[in-house]
Amino acid sequence: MSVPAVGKLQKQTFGARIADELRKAIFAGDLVPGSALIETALAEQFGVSRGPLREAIRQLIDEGLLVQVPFSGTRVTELSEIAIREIYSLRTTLEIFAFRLAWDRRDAGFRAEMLQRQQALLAAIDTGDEMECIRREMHLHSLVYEAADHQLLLEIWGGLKGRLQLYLASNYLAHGRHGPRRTGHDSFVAAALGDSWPVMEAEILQHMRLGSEETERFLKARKEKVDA
Amino acid sequence: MSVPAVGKLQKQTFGARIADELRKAIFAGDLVPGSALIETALAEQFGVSRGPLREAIRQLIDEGLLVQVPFSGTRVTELSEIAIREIYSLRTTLEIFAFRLAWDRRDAGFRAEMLQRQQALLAAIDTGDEMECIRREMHLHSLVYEAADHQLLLEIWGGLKGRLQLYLASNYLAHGRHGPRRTGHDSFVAAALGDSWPVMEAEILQHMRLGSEETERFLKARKEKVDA
DNA sequence: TCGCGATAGATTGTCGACAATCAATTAAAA
DNA sequence: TTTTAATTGATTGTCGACAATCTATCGCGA
Repeated sequence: MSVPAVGKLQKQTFGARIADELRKAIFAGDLVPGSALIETALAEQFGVSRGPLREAIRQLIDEGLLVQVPFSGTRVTELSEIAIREIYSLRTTLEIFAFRLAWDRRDAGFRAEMLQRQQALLAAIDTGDEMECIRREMHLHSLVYEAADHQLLLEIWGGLKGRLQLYLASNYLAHGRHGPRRTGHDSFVAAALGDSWPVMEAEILQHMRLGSEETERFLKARKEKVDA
Repeated sequence: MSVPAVGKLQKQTFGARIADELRKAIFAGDLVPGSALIETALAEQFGVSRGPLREAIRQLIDEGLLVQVPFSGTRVTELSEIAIREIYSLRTTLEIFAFRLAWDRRDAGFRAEMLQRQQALLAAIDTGDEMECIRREMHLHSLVYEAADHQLLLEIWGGLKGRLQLYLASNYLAHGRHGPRRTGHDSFVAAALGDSWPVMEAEILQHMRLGSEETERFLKARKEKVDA
């Protein structure tokens, strides 16, 4: 993603590449939550057979971006209020766990990388590109998971990140979600680079609570709009 | 699994059924960690085409039971000491989280179910069927995740459980792992049905520490045997 | 004898077509 | 009018064959 990673250029299968394309399409809003994916159409669109496409679909299912019922079809995962709450509650637990692992592992490289990702986020906020903001925000939070040196945790965060990004992106597309507050991430980064663990833990709890509440507000607004 | 679940009898695809068979084969030791799976052979063995079989393989990859490198092949996941440590550390975090969610939700049904699963485990210990013991132990610990009413957590526990079961089963097959200690689970159940949250939290930490240490001992023993 | 490149066999990735299943529509009956 | 059954169209599940790729073996040269 961000690291050059010399050995990165291994032979990639069609399915993996198509999965990337589909993921981008979902995050970009070309595929709105609830819409159905038809294999034949997508296969022709991507210029491949249904085999690789099916594999790509399977991969996105595991990432929680798609849901499938046998013999019926595949759809983009729908938003639900309890799902949001589950994501944020679990993310709170995991992010505290990640910070505990990474806490004594923070070095100059960690601090530099965190500041750089924060700068990238702030730059995106200035341009007003909301989608880029979401990506940068995810990227910023990813750092601690990468620094925790815990493969399994990183893998699970990947799944969570995908779901979260889907929700944030679709919420923005649906009702122009207001982007991440500048000050909110300032305090987060400050705590992450500081020396007080209790402050960091409190910051995570606060950060997650704000995110959860904000998202739930939009979901309720959408619900009322649908009911009306 | 344990609940009758009226609507459970939905049309099942070949891939899903084959995935179940493969999972059983792995847990039973018919497919030892590190061994390669050849698609054509397995497809013929199961009497299906390579399509559904590929889908089954993909599913087990997501569960962490298989690893695949493109154009090279698929193998049963190998054990590694750090992987074990990661599983136990993450499981500790998640199980504490699950208990916190389920703590005030425990009712008569919960207590009855837990006692029943404990009885089933004890019965399995008496028969000496180690594989059954492992399944029963997993089933016992699954209860709190089911009671937490958290879909995402339950899903992630499913993945963790699979990996854990793979490790326990292969360890037993490799060097006759000594089964779960009777007293260990007695104290676990007692704490889970008790009224003291600090006691429960300490019990989880202790339980995980014991399991982790025991497994690592066997891994080190195997390593020394291999080196010799 | 050791290292290196070509070759052969096996295995995976991909494709197009066919069969099974589902959802919506139409028509018939109560 | 409402409910139910049959039908049709579309979509997914499955299959067998072909092409791309890898791994191991063999032969050649140093």
